[in-house]
Amino acid sequence: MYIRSNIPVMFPEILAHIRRFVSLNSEEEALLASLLEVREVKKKEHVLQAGEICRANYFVAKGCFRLYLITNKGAEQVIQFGIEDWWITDYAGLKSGKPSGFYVQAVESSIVVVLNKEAEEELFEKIPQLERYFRQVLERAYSAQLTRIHYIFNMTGEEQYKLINKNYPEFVQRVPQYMLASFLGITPEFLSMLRAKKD
Amino acid sequence: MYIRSNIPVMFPEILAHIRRFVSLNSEEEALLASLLEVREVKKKEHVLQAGEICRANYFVAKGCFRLYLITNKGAEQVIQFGIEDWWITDYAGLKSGKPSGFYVQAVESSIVVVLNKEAEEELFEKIPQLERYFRQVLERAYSAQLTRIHYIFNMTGEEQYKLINKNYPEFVQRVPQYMLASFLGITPEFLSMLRAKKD
DNA sequence: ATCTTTTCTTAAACTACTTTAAGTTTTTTG
DNA sequence: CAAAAAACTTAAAGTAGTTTAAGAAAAGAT
Repeated sequence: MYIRSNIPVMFPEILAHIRRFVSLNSEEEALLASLLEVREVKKKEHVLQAGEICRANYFVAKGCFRLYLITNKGAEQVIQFGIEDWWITDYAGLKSGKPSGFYVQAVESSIVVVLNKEAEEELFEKIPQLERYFRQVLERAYSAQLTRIHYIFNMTGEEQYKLINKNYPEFVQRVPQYMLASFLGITPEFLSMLRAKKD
Repeated sequence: MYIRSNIPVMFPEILAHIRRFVSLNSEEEALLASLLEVREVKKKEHVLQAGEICRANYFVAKGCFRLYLITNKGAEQVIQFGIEDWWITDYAGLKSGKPSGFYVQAVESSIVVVLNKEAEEELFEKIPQLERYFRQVLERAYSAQLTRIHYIFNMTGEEQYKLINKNYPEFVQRVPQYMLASFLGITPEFLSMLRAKKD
């Protein structure tokens, strides 16, 4: 479902984010606008399913997404959440063109800005500053993953839950507990027990 | 220790790597060469220590590095290894300019190509194609971390060890066992036990 | 508004891994 | 090449988490 009429309404978010890193002139911003699509995604709707070819990168203008996979034991494993101002996609699948192993799903009803693979290439050719923007976005995303690996190895599930609860209390309330448990690498039963202890 | 005389000898590695992603003309390659430094780093020598300001990104031309930190319990935690053709640094520290929490150390005697922060900015201004190169390098690095998080959560230590041993047998032989154990998130004692079971 | 589905809770039995401690082997250094 | 330091091994006791199973509460659908 594409809501073209809403494009002018939703663009401020992504433009504001890009301006935090690079400066575009009005021609460049117009070109960008012409090649992006704004899309409403209902709760539980997928923008990518395992087995499909990943065709786009998604900027979360409003709402919340999760990137997850189905393990060989049949369980859902949440690898990553994406909230407002985050890009979310299967980068490896997007680049390789091979069927993805991931699902990208709206956790709540959301609005995303869709950057298709072909549009991306055109934009990178015509607006080299966007390479700079994404380089910086990826530097942050990569650093965040290294920090996360540090937490996974050096904090118990309880410590990690307390930390995320302290630093992002709104976020903890926003996603179902079983998804948060999966993201933290613990069972929902164990997370439930942790919450019962003291909250 | 800067070995300027060796620059022509070591440059093929990094140029070959850059050419896998973008095309530079000979002027651009010359500018690049003038702003990079080739450096020999002895085993156990650090190119970054916790508390210092991170000033460069390091391309491993030959050898092996590890990025690690000291946990609040006083133990070394290996977050990342970097072998030939990988860039390794504390990206967050490099960008923020704040004292780093990480150590970057040569696991074996190595040769790195040093890209200083100031040189990086100059190169990005004069050779926008390098933004594209690093964007793609970071896409891969970020994807690799997401895959790693998937493995951490869905495989036992034993399964992860078997996998890395099967896919990268030379690498497993190359680094001390206690560093590999730390990277896998298990104790050296437990890894030793796994190896004894069947090898 | 009620029925169905999804999400959350509780608790007991179980396991992958840690901790501690001591000894052995390998590598490095003068 | 001898001494010291670094890396690896073994094993027993302990723990942070899982698994299973069943029921309760909350949310979504008609």
